[in-house]
Amino acid sequence: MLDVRRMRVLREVALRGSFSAAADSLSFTQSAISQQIAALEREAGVVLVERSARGVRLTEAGEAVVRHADVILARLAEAEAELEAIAGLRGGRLRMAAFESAGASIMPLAIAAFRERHPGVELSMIQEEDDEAVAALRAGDLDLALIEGAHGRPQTPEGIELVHLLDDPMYLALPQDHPLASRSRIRLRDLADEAWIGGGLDSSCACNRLRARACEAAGFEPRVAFESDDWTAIQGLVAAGVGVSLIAELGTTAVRDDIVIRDLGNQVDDRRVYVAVPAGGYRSPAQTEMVEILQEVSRAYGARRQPLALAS
Amino acid sequence: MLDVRRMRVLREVALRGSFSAAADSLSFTQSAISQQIAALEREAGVVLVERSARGVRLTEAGEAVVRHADVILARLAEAEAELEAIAGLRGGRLRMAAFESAGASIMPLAIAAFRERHPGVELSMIQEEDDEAVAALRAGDLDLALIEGAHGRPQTPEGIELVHLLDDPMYLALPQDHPLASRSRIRLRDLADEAWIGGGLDSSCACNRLRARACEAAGFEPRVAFESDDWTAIQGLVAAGVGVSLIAELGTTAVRDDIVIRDLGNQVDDRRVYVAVPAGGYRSPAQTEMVEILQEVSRAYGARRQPLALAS
DNA sequence: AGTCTGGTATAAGTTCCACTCATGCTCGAC
DNA sequence: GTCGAGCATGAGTGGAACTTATACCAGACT
Repeated sequence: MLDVRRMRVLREVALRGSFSAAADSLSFTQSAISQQIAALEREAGVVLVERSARGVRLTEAGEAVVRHADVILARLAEAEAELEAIAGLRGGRLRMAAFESAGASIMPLAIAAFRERHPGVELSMIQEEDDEAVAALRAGDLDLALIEGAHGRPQTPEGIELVHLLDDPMYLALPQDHPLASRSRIRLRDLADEAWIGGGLDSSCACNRLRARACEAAGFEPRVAFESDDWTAIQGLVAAGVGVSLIAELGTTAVRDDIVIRDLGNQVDDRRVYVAVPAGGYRSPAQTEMVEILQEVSRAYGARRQPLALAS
Repeated sequence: MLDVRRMRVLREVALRGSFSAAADSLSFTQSAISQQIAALEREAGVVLVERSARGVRLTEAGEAVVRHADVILARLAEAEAELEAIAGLRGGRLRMAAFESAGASIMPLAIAAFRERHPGVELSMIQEEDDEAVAALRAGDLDLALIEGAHGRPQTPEGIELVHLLDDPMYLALPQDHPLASRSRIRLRDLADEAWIGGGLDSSCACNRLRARACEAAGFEPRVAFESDDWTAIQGLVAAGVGVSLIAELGTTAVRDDIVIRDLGNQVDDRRVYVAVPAGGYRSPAQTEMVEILQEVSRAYGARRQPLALAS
């Protein structure tokens, strides 16, 4: 097979018109050029250069090789440029996933910040709950995912690395005209007879485990009247009086007028939010940068958490 | 700059899924692969492969490199195929020139024979007289040319190599109703008072030098009444009674009905026909082959030279 | 938990390639 | 004829690349 380095030498010879001139231009000795061309001709099995006392001239075969060399070397330069773009965050892509409420809250902020700093990187995000996201990360179909977990135990999945972003407090959502809506402080056990809205225990959504744990601590088992994992649907169901629900703060980016949100204090554990990347030590520049930005955004998000906490 | 051999290794790694498998497939040791990839990553300045206990997976940068490697290696294979085609006379080109009468006689035969044997080679021919053809050969704009010379002296031009093809006898062309047309044997000196048609002495066409030499030997200086180097024009002028002319046998592929062609025996030297290629030892496969075929065709052409010689 | 297996990394040694240096050779120009 | 520009070639050296041997790591199986 033809050696590309030697093809480059031939190209320089063609350009300069002699071995000696090519040698000068490439900072080699004339001898090296002569040997390289001889070796290339051996590889090619054809004479590529017609030697004469006054420099050299390419044969038809030599011209063919140079023609291909031009294309190949250009492509090589392109490859290098692309690598440099990826390394310098001026190119490449980052495929992300987030669970619903994160996709509507901190992810848009992070994406905006990332795009501002590195407009060349192609960002994409899909909505995907924890289990699917983890599987996609493992399969290499995703580069980064936001996932949630119940308070306390990080329960890191196999082959995945988690970085904690923030603790997301769980609030109570009531219909506006609910008797407890006007109370200044609500005890969970007062809700023992209520119908609840949310996912089943087998749902991957951590909120359901948090609800179960909290109710158990309050001494009752909640009756789930309707199963849904979609915050906007849940708000609608609460407003319609189907039941009450726990709702994470990240899910309250838009709250309907006809429901009220109440803080339950430490009666319910926080949901924990993590960013997950494939384990294994290596992180792409884009991954590293996005984890960083997510941490920034999360800090800022936690810092301005006031209104609801006071409204409890 | 990225090393293409290493890119090929990376491609194999991507294809096989592990360093070990790639090593087997490329007949190297696993160690060599590991070192090559490490070196490639050093060149690239980016991690290209995510290592794990269960084989490896490419990073985004690695995938980019493989993408480029595919193109480059394909192009390399193309280059090799093209070289092989040129060497095997299944490709390439041959740019030729011939003087007028050769372009109408032996060249078409040679071209037909060449194309039959090597249909892949792109043949081209232009009409060009000796001096221009030699210059084009030297400049590399032509690969091969037919040129003519007066009898005897080969007068090889600088930087050109000549191969003799055939000796082309010169005949006399007379108007059909010329008094000498019916004579069985014509002596040149009987034509001392005729008007002659042909080129001047400064014309590159050898016929004119041959005419001058022959007439001088016959004891007179021919009066050139009209200058032309074009055989069909000359035939027309002879037919119209403007004068008489010498005409080479190669120029008699088509003879008008209203003129007669007569053999002058050894009163006029033969024109010599050569094939010329650039000197310097190297000849492309196509050049070598075409010289060979021209020799064949010329031999065959000389062998069937009978009709006019007998008609003298 | 221990071991086995399939994988990668790395140190050391060897072979081979590519380059330099020195020299010879060719051919065209003055 | 001599000179100069240019290519070829032999000898020697340094470095790259491959092999061998070994360490190491993680998952799978017992």
